[in-house]
Amino acid sequence: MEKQPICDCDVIHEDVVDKVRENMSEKDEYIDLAALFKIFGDGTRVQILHALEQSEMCVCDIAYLLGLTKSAVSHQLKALRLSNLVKFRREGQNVYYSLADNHVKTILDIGFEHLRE
Amino acid sequence: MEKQPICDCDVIHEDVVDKVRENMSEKDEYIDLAALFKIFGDGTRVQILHALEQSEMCVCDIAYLLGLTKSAVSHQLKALRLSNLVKFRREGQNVYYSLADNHVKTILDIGFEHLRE
DNA sequence: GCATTAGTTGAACAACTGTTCAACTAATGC
DNA sequence: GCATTAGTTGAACAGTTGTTCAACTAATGC
Repeated sequence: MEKQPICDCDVIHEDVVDKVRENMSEKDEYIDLAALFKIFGDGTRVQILHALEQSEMCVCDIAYLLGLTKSAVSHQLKALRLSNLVKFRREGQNVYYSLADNHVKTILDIGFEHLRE
Repeated sequence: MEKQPICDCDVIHEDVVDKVRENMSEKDEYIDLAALFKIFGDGTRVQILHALEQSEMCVCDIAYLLGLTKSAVSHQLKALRLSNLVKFRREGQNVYYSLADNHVKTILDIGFEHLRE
């Protein structure tokens, strides 16, 4: 692993930093991780996810529940789909969305727990 | 709880929606939750958090480790502080940061796990 | 006191994000 | 076939966000 660019300070705990550096992952992994959490970083999307925790719903249901347009909901569902957080099935004219796995619930729960402290 | 504004569709599964609505929290709670995850939604911040998982470090250490300026790091640490994700102690000229609690590690771990699937 | 270094902070600017709007596709029923 | 409704999508625009820069505070050592 090559040296990082110079920061604007002189004294550092080089031994500590080197040790930490060994256990750091590639920068891209952190960017991917951040991209995942970015999805949870929007009020509309966490509402959708929390709603889907209780029942699968079609786009109209979600739009009605949250007081949004189908378009706005669909855009957000697309983001959730691309991050593999929701799955869907078409039934006639309706497309039913549900949570992809239980990571979603776990993450939301821990988040709520942190806020309650 | 008052009715939501009208969405742009006719047919909805009102029984399902009403049942889901009963178990939804206040909108503000979702906004707070989203604000928390927004903090995890940046590559620099998750790098800082993951680094602090291994050892407390001063601002310069982190800046050197990640190849950033003290200013950039300090701004991000402020965001992390305001969300109660990190704590700090001053020792002379240095300010040492560390994780506030183990929610941080748990959240990062589940995030990594989701990505690996 | 002064000089130096660690760290913070506000403003500014570029990059990104979420909703709206309009146009579109997909399925149903006539 | 056509009309209707569910859902998707791209462009546009306002609002937000992260880094940089410059100015600042805090602690140390002389």
